[in-house]
Amino acid sequence: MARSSVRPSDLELQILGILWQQGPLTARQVLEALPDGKQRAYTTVLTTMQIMERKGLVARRIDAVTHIWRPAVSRRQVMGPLLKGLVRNVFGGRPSAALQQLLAGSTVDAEELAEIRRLLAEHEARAAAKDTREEGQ
Amino acid sequence: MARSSVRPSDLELQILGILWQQGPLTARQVLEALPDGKQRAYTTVLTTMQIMERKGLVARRIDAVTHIWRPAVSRRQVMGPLLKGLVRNVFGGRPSAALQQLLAGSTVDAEELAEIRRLLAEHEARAAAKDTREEGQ
DNA sequence: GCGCGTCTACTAATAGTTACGTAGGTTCGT
DNA sequence: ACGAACCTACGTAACTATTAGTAGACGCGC
Repeated sequence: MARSSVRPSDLELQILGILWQQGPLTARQVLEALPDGKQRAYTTVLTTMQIMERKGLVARRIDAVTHIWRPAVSRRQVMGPLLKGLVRNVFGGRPSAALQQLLAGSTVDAEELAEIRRLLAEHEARAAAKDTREEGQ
Repeated sequence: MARSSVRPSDLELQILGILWQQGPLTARQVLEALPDGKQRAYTTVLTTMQIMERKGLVARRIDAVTHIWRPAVSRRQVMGPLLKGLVRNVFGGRPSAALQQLLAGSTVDAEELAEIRRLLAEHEARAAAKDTREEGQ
């Protein structure tokens, strides 16, 4: 069972990010995939993942000697509330302000832009459908 | 001078968020404006802000007895790298994936949607202008 | 001038995060 | 069977974040 309120720390978030993107991995593979380029001992990562297991953030399958780790919470489950909190606390409840920051800081190629437009249209369609339903009642 | 790399904690981010949105405030006003609804002692907030001052996150002007606090770093300065890091570590470098989460979690009214479209168009225009400049060389 | 309410400064306790060393087990080549 | 090279479990340590209590200063009303 997944926890209701989940607040991973920075390193924990990096580890979850790797597992979300690359699927089940060993602790060593996670260590090597850590994106911030910081030098760390193998045991640092292992210990952190053991703590994350206690918190219900990850789970493992034992494969002979080596253990294979996978996320135990979904990205939506974690990042949804996290981003929602940021929008509320830091951006005054205005997602557009967050998006502005997002666009300014990350590189957005044409493909990404197209995807963003698609998501926006989809979101608009859903909102319109909801309005219609409510009006109908 | 503002710090180069800034990593505020959760409560610190809430405090900065209030100061960014509402301008210079007293510690008590900040306490009352904290958005998460959690019960806290006045001194908790004051102590935290004193620590933030040491870190260069906020500054204060002394007005007789009461001190008036203001942010010492800009929202862009803090949230830019923070969101960039999230996009890179958690969303596989795809801002669209972050936006999807953003749209799903927060309420986006018509006005917000319009603003988002405007930002997107603006971003597109800037990218196009940049392309043109580079082609011209 | 005295007390009440408010303010700041300082101290401390607690819990969480990050870090890594050491011990002990397993596998594999020789 | 022995050692090298891997693995995990566990203990510990430093550091940070969060919390709040206590003490002392200030100003206002009476």
